Amino acid sequence: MGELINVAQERLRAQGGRMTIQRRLLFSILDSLGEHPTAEELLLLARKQDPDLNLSTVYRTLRWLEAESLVSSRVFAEERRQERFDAALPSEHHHFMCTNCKDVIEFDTDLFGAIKGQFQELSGAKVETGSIVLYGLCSKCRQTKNGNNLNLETE
Amino acid sequence: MGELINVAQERLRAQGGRMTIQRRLLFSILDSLGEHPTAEELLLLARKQDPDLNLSTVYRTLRWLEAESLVSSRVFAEERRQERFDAALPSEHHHFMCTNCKDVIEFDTDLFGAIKGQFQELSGAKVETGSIVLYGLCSKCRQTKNGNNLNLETE
DNA sequence: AAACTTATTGCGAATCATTTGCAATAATTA
DNA sequence: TAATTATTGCAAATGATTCGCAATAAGTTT
Ligand SMILES: [Mn+2]
Ligand SMILES: [Mn+2]
Ligand SMILES: [Zn+2]
Ligand SMILES: [Zn+2]
Repeated sequence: MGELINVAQERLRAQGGRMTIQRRLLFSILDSLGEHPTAEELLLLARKQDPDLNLSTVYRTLRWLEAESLVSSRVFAEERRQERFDAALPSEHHHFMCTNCKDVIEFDTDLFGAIKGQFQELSGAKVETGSIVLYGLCSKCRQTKNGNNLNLETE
Repeated sequence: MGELINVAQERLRAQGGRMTIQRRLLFSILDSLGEHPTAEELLLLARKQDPDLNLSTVYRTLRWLEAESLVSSRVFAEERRQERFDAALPSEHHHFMCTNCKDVIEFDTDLFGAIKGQFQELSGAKVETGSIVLYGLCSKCRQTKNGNNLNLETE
């Protein structure tokens, strides 16, 4: 934490950009938030401190961060097919999404390198990036034996 | 090949559905096509044989197949954030997309089970599905030493 | 084979997520 | 403090997918 804000500020300066109130706010939220918000969720969070913040600004800021490789985004298999943004500085990690409560859990694995290697061998391709996404029932939702919550997963 | 059409037809019948010209056409294209088309790409292919086919019908058919677990869909990291559909009967496999030519290559790995296992242990979650997506330069594009094609990947 | 029932289609309009143009505003620099 | 121009908020545009509905056609019954 505290990382993103500083790195971003440097880069901003380096390219003649300006550190606006909106950006500072968004940077700091992203930096401390351990989640994977959509643009709209981020907007809602940010509006608690800056009620006039606009969705366009959120998108513009996210896209800039993305171009700087300071956030990444992906589309999970949800009802609404919207991007979710990940503020983690490029530490490679993967994701699990609970199909019931939609919670996202991050995880790491040493086997990912092996998989990339395997595929490169076999195909002759050069793998640059990649990620794993798992779906299922998180431990919390497993205990709540598919009863009370909507969206029950039988089996 | 030939699989999807029959399975789909059975299911259709079983639920009082009708085997229309449009569906038969789409089923057969999906079945023989070894690719991962978007709804629109599929429409274009199908229109060669049925010029009046409508995009809505394509989507409706794809969604039905999806509900029947006869196709799956995912959003790759492309310019246009659109779903790509995979007709493969639920044989688990993973994907590589070339960032240069956008080609999708399928692959399988024995290590995926281990990863799921690892995560389940650690988190207490029950993993149901999941997939790996890799990005990089396919062997073809590697050879074309990032020169002629647009979208060059330096490094 | 014609009549009947109703699932499915094509079409246009709607919706959802994201982007863009532009005039007003604010961050930096001089 | 004034001057410069990057950035913002807003409204309209775009791209992908969905929806409502009247017309059509698949499967069924006569
Ligand atoms: Mn993450
Ligand atoms: Mn596939
Ligand atoms: Zn859960
Ligand atoms: Zn390629």
